Amino acid sequence: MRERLFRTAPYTVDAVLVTAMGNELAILLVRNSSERERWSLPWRIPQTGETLEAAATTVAKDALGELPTWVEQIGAFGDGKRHPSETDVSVAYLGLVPHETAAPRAGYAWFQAADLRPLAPRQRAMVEGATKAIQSSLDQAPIAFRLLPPTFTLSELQQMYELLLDKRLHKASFRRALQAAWLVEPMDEWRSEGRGRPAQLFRYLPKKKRRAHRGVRFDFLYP
Amino acid sequence: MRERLFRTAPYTVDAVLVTAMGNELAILLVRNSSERERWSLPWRIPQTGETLEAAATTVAKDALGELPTWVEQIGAFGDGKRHPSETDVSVAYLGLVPHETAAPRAGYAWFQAADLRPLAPRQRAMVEGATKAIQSSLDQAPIAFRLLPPTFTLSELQQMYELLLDKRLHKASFRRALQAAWLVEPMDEWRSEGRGRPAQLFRYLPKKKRRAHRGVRFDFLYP
DNA sequence: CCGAATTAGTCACTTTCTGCGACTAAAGTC
DNA sequence: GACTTTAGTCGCAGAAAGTGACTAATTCGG
Repeated sequence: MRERLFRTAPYTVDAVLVTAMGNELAILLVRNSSERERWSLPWRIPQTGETLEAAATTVAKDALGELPTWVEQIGAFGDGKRHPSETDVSVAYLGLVPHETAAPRAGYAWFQAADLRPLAPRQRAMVEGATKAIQSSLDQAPIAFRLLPPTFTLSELQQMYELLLDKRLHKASFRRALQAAWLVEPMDEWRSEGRGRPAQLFRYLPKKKRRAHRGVRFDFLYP
Repeated sequence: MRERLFRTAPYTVDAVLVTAMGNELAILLVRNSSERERWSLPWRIPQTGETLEAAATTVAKDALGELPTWVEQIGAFGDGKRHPSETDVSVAYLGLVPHETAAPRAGYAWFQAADLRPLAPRQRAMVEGATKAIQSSLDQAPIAFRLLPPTFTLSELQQMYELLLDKRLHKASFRRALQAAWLVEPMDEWRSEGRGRPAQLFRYLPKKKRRAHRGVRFDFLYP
């Protein structure tokens, strides 16, 4: 391969940092330094030797001061769409952050998915990719737990699932499935949240591979 | 952002082309032009203006003379692992090809997944990513159909699923699930394959979004 | 102090889905 | 024509999921 010189930086790493705010998902944006009314996803050009994932966590740390509880690559985006940087391609990462620990630094702010600021086309595609990734790996990975504090009530957990699935769930069925999966462990603590009966606190209980050995489901989404 | 010059090409696009050969999946490799005993995944540095996916389909067309029936991005790979190119990052694409139409050009050959040639670390990671992608989107996307010719018998379809899932399926259950999903359409043709009763031919019947409205399943794989 | 309201947690019933064996059907083989 | 081989279906038993109604523990407003 002949060596050439390239004018643009090789690529950027962009982070779609997601938290649950109120009853919606929210995404972290950073205010553009030149045009003050423009916002964008936080991004960075990796240093030489820096891995992609390390670049993504650095972006997150610069924005929030904390590491996300879950980091996952969404993919590479390019295809001619505009980006704040001049690069052809950006690698997008999804980062999950529990809302309690997610105080944005100056210049950064959470925007609920419904009233997001206009983004450059490539970053818009990344946000869509991130929400799709959340939906599709929701029952493959402990997404919901990574958006909650380490201990939580089952009602909180159910609300989180309802938010992520955008669907109401039946309490008894939800708990039955939860029990069958051995996913949570009860603590010896209860929390009284104003009105009704106090709720027991639980924590996520990571488990050894218990592969669900089911038949085919054919839950196709695409044409 | 200050403009700089970069010594390496921005990135490569690599293709993991997969077909079903005999009772196993096979992956297409290309013989290295300098070291004749080395093989690698086919790859390419995109031209300016060429989209990532276009680069991937071009790689496939150069290798097989035909377009894959399914193309899907797996992700960006880098993280310091070695690659035939000198780039820091490669974007990997999965391409599915029915075995009937998949005659490799000179220099290319199919290798069953079991006896794959040794690959550069980054490409090895891509192959793993591809097999994971196949497994995980098997009931989200018509993967199996894209590895079969346009018309097929239900036994062939079942065998394809058994190959992909690496698990035996029960005939009646398989067909019941298939029927419930309205995924295939019977043709007015039968095919006699030597011995037993002739089998009816079917074709894939893409459907309008019939979202599976199920509850949560918690089929977690990870710890 | 008591009853209504509120939230947590469980139970039991019904419906649906799945695993599976056994059956019928249509070909080839000897 | 009996036997083998592959295709395709039926129907039951047990498991899983959907659902409403129930009990439990607390606050609030009198």
